[in-house]
Amino acid sequence: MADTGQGSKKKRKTGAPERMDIRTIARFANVSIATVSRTINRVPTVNPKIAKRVWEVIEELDYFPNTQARALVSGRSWILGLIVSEITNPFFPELIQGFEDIAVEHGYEILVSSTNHDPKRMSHCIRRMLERKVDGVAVMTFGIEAPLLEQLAQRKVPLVFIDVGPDGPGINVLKVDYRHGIRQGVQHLAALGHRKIAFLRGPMGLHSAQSRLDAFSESMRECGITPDPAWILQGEHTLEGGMAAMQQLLAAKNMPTAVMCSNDMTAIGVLHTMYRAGLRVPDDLSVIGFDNIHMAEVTIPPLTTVQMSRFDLARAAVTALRACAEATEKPTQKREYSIQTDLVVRESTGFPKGTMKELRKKRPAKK
Amino acid sequence: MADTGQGSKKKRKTGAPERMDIRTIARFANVSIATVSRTINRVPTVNPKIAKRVWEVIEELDYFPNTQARALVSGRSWILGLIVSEITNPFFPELIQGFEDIAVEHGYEILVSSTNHDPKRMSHCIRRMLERKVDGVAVMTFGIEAPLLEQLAQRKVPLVFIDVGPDGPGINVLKVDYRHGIRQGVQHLAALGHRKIAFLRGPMGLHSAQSRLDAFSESMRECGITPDPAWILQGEHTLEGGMAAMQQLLAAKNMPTAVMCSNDMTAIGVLHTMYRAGLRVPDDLSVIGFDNIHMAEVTIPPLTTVQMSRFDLARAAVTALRACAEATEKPTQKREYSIQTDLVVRESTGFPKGTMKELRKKRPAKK
DNA sequence: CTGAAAGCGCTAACAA
DNA sequence: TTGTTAGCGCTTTCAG
Repeated sequence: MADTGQGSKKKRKTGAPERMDIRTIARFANVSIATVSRTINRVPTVNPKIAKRVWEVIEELDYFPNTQARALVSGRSWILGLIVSEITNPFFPELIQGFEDIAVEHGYEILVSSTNHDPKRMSHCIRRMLERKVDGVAVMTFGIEAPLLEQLAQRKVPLVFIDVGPDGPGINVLKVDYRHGIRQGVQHLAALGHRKIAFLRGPMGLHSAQSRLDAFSESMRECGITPDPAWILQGEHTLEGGMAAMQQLLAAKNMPTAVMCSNDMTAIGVLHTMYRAGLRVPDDLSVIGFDNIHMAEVTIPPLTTVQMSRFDLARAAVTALRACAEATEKPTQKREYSIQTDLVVRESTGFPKGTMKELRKKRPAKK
Repeated sequence: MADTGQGSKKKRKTGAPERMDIRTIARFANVSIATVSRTINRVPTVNPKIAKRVWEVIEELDYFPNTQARALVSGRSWILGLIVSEITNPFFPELIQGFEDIAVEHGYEILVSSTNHDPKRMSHCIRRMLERKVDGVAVMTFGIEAPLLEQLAQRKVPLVFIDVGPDGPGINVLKVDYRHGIRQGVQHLAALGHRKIAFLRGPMGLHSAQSRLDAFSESMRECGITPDPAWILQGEHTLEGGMAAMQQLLAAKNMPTAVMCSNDMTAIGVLHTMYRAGLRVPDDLSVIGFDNIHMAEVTIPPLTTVQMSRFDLARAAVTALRACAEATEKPTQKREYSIQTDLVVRESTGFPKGTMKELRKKRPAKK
């Protein structure tokens, strides 16, 4: 009777814990729902004494606001989307972890999707994110098709890409300096005496794969070596791709003395194929990877690879997205985010076979 | 004027694409919003002709319903939570992938969180899921602390656990038959002539880790071998844990001839430590893993391991959650979900050193 | 079979 | 500084 008239739709047992909403808090704290809302949102004009009382009730009743309602009215979901190529490539979980940590730290939830390089899936992904009204999307696929991209851009969701992306308001691009790490890799190889260096590239059409290859070719020329097109093969960024490419190399008459891979998975595939062939790394072939996934420390032998910080990548992505999402009108001047790469030398690289054999480094038996 | 009276809050330029909501669709299709809603939700009583018209308008305008609003009123978010221990252990991404695929297939979005075995994180995770009003949570951590669990259970969210969990309505447990695969592993080892078999267990307190160890001990006894407590070490389910444990084993006077690991990461750590020590697998030590992650195919040597299907796990989890979430009142009789495990023999296992040397299998040089 | 209208829980004007 | 109130976009009785 004294009820405000809201439908007592369900049972209403005595003492039964009633619907936990902002109204309940308001009633218990003897204030209006507006005040509760303001308290929760830390609007500074709330009387501290009252705020304290409200917080106490909130604690007491273990209340938390309904995200859906909040999102509905405010237009912000506090969800950030993250699209990756393949969650099963260890590079990405490490990235996702960082992204989650940083996003959560700032009050966001994340929606992760793996496209497996399938445009259909990618499209579906984007659609799902749009439906969930994400406040921004990080497209960490190292490449994306133009049409899909438009699908996103047109809805004017803040976006962040790696390497390349269209220009526009709310669109950010994280520039990765592949050159630095890859050049170090090539120079490292050259310094050891390698001239016959193959490159196992990533998928065609992937922008980052192309960038890595370009960085390789250029670095080679810097070192006075002309890259041989016959030694540029498809590694597909997968274990299987690496194995297949290495088999091709093995089958050819002219073998390189070193191979650089577009990512660590490919390199691990190479290592395995060498093992299968009864050949030794680095004695018979030097191998360099790219990414420096955790596993690279324990491959046999441990992998020399180019490190790209997933944490930096994650942080830059979240930062960029937040900057857009939380921008107060002003189209903040676009910040440049740049990610460094660096060579990590382990034990999969050595002198080319037959040369300077006398100098060949003895590997210590124990760590 | 003829307007329904809704605030024309913002600009209203002629021809400017107006707010895309259910009302717009209703207007274009000349029906009420209720009819549009029914059409979208495929309520069978809608006149097919009208439905068709509505769908056309929807297509035309590329409309999709606002998930937040829908969730707010219906009380269902169509989001499933997935809590895993460590996303950086390759077992989990493979699981997540399956979970995502199956969930999306049924119209759900997923919220993944990685706890890193940290109870604080786990608690925070659960809180976040509750706040987002998930329709169910799959706790795939292979172990969980009781208090946290209550936090979830009390909110009566449908839950699914692995191995063990509290009893209650809406709480499901996926039973994994560790015994089968592990017994096969022990028998395989025993058949090769091993009697000195170590076990590298997972984290203390992790229920599944205990189950795996129990299965091991029991299988050993079945084979007439008494497991030696000195050979049961902590592998922690990590690369580093595996390496450390193996080093301990190496330092001890009495070496086992084989070691079973509680997961593949541990086994890979073992492989690496053996390599570091200049010892060979399986010649000097046989190694068996658990999980059969993709990478296990390309370790050096390829890992003999116990396979547990992440896909089955994922499917069972989603199925169980859906059954609860979509249950129409009736507390559906609890279904039993059971997951099989099986040994996959590769090349990390062989005859124990010194015995039956003459029989030692020649490994083919090529695949 | 269809439409009108009452909210879902919350935020944000606008008043007081 | 606080309260009142009008929606956010949708589902769902309840009439027609």
